[in-house]
Amino acid sequence: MLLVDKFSGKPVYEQLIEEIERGVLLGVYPEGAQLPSIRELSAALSINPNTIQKSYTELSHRGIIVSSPGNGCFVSPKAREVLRRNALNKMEQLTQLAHQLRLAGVSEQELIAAVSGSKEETK
Amino acid sequence: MLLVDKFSGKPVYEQLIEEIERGVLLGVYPEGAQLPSIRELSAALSINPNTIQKSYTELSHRGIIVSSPGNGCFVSPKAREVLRRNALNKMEQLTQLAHQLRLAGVSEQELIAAVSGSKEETK
DNA sequence: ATAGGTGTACTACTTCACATAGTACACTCG
DNA sequence: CGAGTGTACTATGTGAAGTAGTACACCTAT
Repeated sequence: MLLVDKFSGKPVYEQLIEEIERGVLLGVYPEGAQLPSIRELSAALSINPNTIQKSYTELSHRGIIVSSPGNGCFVSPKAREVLRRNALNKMEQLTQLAHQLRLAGVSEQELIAAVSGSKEETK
Repeated sequence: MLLVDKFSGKPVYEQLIEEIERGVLLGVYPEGAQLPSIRELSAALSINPNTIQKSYTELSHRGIIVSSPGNGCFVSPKAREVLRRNALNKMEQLTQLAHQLRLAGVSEQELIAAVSGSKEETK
């Protein structure tokens, strides 16, 4: 399920964070569900355990997951709520990007079309 | 006019590229206009000449500017056209970001609103 | 109690991008 | 010629990212 591209230029630990957050939103990882262990993921993805740990630590700080030493890592009960709140910050990015595009001559209709045509989901 | 923030985390040479591209789109640097020399910018912004050169080289590769050894750097006649073409690539980013936000529970109306409210220009 | 699996912490090392520093060369124009 | 321009090159310092290895503490079965 979880996939990372070592050569995408994007840090692996960030990719992992986004993948898991997306999985939570999509329901692949329901709230309360147990995530794959650090060593398990490390072996499956051929990635150093420390890199996985870095992702999990960050997710824990964000309140997306809860780690229980000796047990495992689980999706936080508030995960979806936290993610929804974070979405508001990304709205600024969206607006800023729209600014740039309008400056480059993209019409408002084209922008709206690009934002509206959200049909593909799990690609 | 041109400003960079050394502590923004974003590479200085990238900031410079974006600033100049924005200046071209805004008409601050019309096509054919001469850009500040590398040494001049270096002194004005307190940035190493090599960093400026890196930005100019990249802009040259993109077809935004044309450099004439001994004369200076000038905005390419095709600059705006190139920038408009590049904008199409950013449309994908916009769509992808919209996907994420919709996944997080943002309504289509909110997305459209964020994209439409493009009033501030030169902030 | 033991064993195996779990998360956590720490140090050390390599690699690479970014930025700086300094120098040198070739070109153009007045 | 001389001043200003773009270009090229090497060297250095800094920090992030990732790898590697080890050690510890915890939980839960058996």
